[in-house]
Amino acid sequence: MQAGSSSSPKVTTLADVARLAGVSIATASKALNGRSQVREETRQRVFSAADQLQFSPNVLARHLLSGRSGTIGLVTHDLEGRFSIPTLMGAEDAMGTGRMSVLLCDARGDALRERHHVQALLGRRVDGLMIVGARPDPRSSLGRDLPVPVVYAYAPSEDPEDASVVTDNVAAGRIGAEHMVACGRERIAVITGDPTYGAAQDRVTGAQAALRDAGLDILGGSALFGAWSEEWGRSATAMVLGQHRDVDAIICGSDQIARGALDTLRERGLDVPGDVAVLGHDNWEVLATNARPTLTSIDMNLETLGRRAARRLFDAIEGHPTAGVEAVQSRLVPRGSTAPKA
Amino acid sequence: MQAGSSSSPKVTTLADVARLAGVSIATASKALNGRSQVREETRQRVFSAADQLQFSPNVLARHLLSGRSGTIGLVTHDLEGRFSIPTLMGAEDAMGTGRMSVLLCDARGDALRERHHVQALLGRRVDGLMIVGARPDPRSSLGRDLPVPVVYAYAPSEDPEDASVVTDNVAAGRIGAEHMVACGRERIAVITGDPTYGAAQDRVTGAQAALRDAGLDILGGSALFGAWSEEWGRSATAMVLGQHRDVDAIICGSDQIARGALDTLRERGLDVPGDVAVLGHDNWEVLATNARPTLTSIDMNLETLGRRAARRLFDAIEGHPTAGVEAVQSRLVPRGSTAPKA
DNA sequence: CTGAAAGCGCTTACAG
DNA sequence: CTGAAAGCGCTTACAG
Repeated sequence: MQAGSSSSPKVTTLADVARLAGVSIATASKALNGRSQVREETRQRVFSAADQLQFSPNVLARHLLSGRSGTIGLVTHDLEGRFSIPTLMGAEDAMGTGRMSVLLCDARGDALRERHHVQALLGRRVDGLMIVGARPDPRSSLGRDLPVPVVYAYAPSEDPEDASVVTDNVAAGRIGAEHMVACGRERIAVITGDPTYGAAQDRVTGAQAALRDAGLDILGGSALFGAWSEEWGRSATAMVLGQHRDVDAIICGSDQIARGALDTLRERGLDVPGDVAVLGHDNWEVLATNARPTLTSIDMNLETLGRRAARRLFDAIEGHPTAGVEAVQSRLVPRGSTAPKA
Repeated sequence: MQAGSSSSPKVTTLADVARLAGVSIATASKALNGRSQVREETRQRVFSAADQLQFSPNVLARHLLSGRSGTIGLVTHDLEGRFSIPTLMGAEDAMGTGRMSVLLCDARGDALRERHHVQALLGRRVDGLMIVGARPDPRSSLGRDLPVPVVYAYAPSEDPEDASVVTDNVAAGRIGAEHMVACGRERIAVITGDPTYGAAQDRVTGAQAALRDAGLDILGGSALFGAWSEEWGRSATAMVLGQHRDVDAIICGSDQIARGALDTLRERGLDVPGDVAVLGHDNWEVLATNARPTLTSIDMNLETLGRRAARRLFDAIEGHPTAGVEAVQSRLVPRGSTAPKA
C-alpha cells in the first residue's frame, strides 16, 4: 500500500538534483532560488533535473540557516466552540497559502496545558504565537520575556503592553439599540446571558448608552441576565411579557436567547416584527436563518479579527511590533425579525 | 514591547549550554538526552547550565538528523462546519501533547487548494497526512506515490487501497429505527436532507432494513428527501401529518430537521413523545438540549473517528500501514423526545 | 558564471 | 566517561 512507511523511500535531495544536472550543489541551489549569477542554460538543466526527480526542497533545512521557521503557533481555547473557528480562518487567510504555516494546539481553557503547548511550539522555533481565547474577558499574559512576538485574539491580555485584538462589545450593544430606535421602538427590553461574561455586561452598557442618547431607557430599568440558552430566552421573555404587556422590542445577548424569545412570542400570539421586534447577537447563521421570522443579528466580524491578529503578528515578526488592544467593529445583519413599527 | 522582533535576541543553543557547563557539545547532548555514558555529576552540571540559560533544544535541527519532523499535516475541507472539529480534537488527543504536532490547513472543498497545501506540507517534511472531508461521500485519492502515509477521515478515498476512517451511516439509521421499534412505534415516518448526500441515503437504507426486520416499513413507503434545514423539517412534517394523521414516530436525518419537526408537531397540538416520538441525527448538543422536549439523537462519535484516524496514521508512520475503510459506530443518545408508547 | 568551504543546531559512531 | 569529527540538507559569502 502506501509508500513512505518508516524511512525506506529516500527523499530526493538537492545533492541528487545537482548530480543529475552535472553541477555543484551551490549552483543548483542558486539556480532553483532564482539567484542572478547563473547561466540560463544551466538553470534549465537544474530545473529539469529537479522536475525529473520531483524535488521538493527541505524547508526545515532552509530554515535552520535563516533562523526563521516559517510557522506560527496557534493556541486556541475554544476549538469546539464557534468563536475560535472564524478567527482561525481569518488568520489562515492572512497567512497566504504556503508561505507561512500554522501549528495548531488546543489548550481547552487550561493554563497548564497552554504553558505546555507554548513550550513545545517554542521548541519547534515558531516565529510567533497567536493565542485565541474562549471568551472575551481579559486573561493573564504569557509574560514579556518570550523569544517571539505574541498576539492575543478574542480574549485580550491583561498586560496593556501586549498586543491584543478583540471585539468591541460596547459598540455592538450600541449598534443593536440604535437599530431598534431607528425602527421607532420605544419600549425595549434587554435579555442577555451569564453575567460573569464581560461581553454580556459590555453589550448591555452599549445598548443602555444608545437608548439614553435617544431619551429612552431599558424597559424595566435594567437588563435580565441569565444563561446563554434558548431556555433562558423563553422564560425571560415570559417574564418580560408578564410585567410589560406593551414591550415593542427585545434585544437579546445571543442568537440562542433570541430563538427562545421568538418561540415564546409566537406562542403568545404576538407578531414579530409587527408587535415586537427581536434582535440577536453573534449572527450564528444556522440559528438566524432558520428562525421564524429570520433573525436580525449583530455579527462580530470574527474573520476580520483573525486577519487583523495575524497581520499584527506578521508585522511584529518583521520587526514592527505594536502594543495595545485593537477593537474590531461589529455590524448589523438585518433580517426579518426587525422592521419599522407599523 | 515584545522581545523577539526579527532576529535580535539570540536564542540559546546547545553550544552555549556546553560552554557554561564546561563540557563538549557532544557530552552536553548526551547528558540532556539521558544517554547512559555520562557521569552523574557532569549530567547535573549540564542540566543546571541548561536551566540557567532556559535552553530549549531546536527540534528542527534534531529532526534534520532523524529524517522525521515530528509533525503531521492535517488538511480539512470543513473548518467552518461542525463535523471536522470533533474529528480534529480526537486526532489532537491521540497525538499526545508535545510529541507530535499538527500543521493545519483549510482547503475549503477545493481540490487545487488541497494539492497546493499537500505540496507545502511535504516541503515541511511532515511524517504523514490526514485529510478530513466535509461530507461522508467518497472522494478521489491523492494517489499512491506520496512519500508519506495518508489517512482519509470522514470522507473516504475512492481507492480501496488507501486508509480511510468513516462513520457507518447505515448502522446509524438502523440504531435509530430499532429504538423507535423498541418504543413500540409502528407508523414511523422518515424525513431527511439533501438526497445527493450518501449519508442521507445510507441512513434511510439502515432505517428501512431495521423496520423490515420488525415486519414494518417506512410510513408512506419511502423517506422524504429535502434539505438539511429546520425549514424543511417543518414543512415535511406538515406533509406527513396531512397524509398520515396516525403517524406515531418521525426519524429525522439531522437535528436541524428534527427541530423543525418538533416545532410543527407542537403547533398542531400534538404531544412529543406521547403522540409522536422524534429522533434526530448528529447529536448537535446546542440544538438537542435546547429543544422542547430535549431531542433524542444519534451521535456519530466523531472524536473516536479522529482518534482512530490518528492512530492508523501513526501506525503507518511507524512502518505498519493498514489499507481499507474502517467504520466507526454511532450511538444513541436518548433524551426526552422518544419514549415507550403510552 | 561556477564551485569549494563554512556553517545553521544538533546527534551519533568512533577514538581516546 | 569525554570529546573531535562527520553529517543531516540547505544557503551564502568568497574565490576562481
